[in-house]
Amino acid sequence: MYQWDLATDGYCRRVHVVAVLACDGVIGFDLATPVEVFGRVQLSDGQPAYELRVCAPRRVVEAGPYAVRAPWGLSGLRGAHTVIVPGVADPLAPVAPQVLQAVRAAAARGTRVASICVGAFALAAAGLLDGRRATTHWAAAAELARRYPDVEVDPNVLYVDEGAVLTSAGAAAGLDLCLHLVRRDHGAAVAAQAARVSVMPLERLGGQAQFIAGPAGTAAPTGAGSSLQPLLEWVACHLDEELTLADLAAVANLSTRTLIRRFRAHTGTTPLIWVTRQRIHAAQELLETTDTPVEQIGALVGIPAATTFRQRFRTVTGVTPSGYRATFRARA
DNA sequence: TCATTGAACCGCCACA
DNA sequence: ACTGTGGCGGTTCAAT
Repeated sequence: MYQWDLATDGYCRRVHVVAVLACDGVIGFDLATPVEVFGRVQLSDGQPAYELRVCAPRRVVEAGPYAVRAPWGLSGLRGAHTVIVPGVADPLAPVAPQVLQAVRAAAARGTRVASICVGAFALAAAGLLDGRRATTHWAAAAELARRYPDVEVDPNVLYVDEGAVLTSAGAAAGLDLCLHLVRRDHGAAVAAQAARVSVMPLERLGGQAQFIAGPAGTAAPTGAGSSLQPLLEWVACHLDEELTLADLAAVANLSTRTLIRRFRAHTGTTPLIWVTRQRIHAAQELLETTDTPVEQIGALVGIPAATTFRQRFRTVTGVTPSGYRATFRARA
C-alpha cells in the first residue's frame, strides 16, 4: 500500500502519493489548489509530506486560456494513495472512457478519491458516488442530483467525507477539502501549518450556504439577514463548558426550533453535532501539542466523561485519542 | 453489553 | 401570497 523510501538519515519514511487528474477543460483554480497544498505541506522534520503527480490522458491538455503539460499519464494513478479530480469547464460533457476506467480502477484498489467543485460529475459517472452523500458547486448541485438519482447530493456543505470518497463544493471549498485531508493524514498541527501557508483558516465555521447568491445575484441573505457567525465564534470560545441546545438558543436569541433550522441551512448539520466536532478538533490540537493525559483533555474540551470522550473522538477522527497522539506527537 | 431516560431533532401547523 | 418564526409532539439518539 505504501511506497517506502530511504530518507537521508537512514530511517524509512512513508511517502503518500497524491495524483491530481488534469483532463481537457480542467479549471485552473481547481487544479492548482491540490497542487499547491499537497505540494507544499511539510512534516515537522521539514520533509515534504506528499509526492505529487499531475496526471493527464494526453501529454498536453487545455485549461481554458492556457495549456497544461502534465508529467504523468493516467498510469500515474497506479500506486497513488489519493486521487484528486478537479472540475472541468463543461461538467456535462462525457468523460473519456480511459479516464473513467482509471478512476474506477483506483477506487477498486482502495485508493482514496476526492473531487473538487464539479469534478464530482466525473466521480458520479464512474459510479463512485452511488448510495453515498456528496456535494458539488452549488449551481450544479441540482443537475448532479437529477443525473444521478442514487447520489445523495447535499449542496449545503463545503465538503463531504465518506471515507474513501470525498467531494467538495465550488472552487475555494477545494482548499477546505485539501486541508481536511492533510489533517486526516498528518494531524491538525501539520494542517494548521499548511493553512497558514495558504493564508487560510484551517476550518471555516459555516457551510456553503453562506456563499450562495441571492435572487438578485448579490451576496447571500440566507435566513432573515442575520448570520450565525457570532454564535459560532462564541461557541469556539466556550468549548470547555457544557453546552445545551437551550444555551445556544439563548446566546443566539432564537428559539431552539429556529436555531436548528438556521444551523442546517448554514452549516449543513445540527447544532450539537457541530459543537462536538469543534470539541474534537480542539482535542486534536491538545493531543499533538501537550502531554496532558487523555482524560484531562476530554474535560478541557467539554467532554469530561472519559469513555464518552474516547468514543466521540473515534467517531469523528476514526482513531483513538492515544493512537492519534502516538501518530502525530511522536515525530514532534 | 443492555436498559433506562432525558435531550435533541424535525415534521407539522398556526401565526406574524 | 410569501417568508420566517416558534410551539407541540413524536421519534431518534446517546449518556450513564
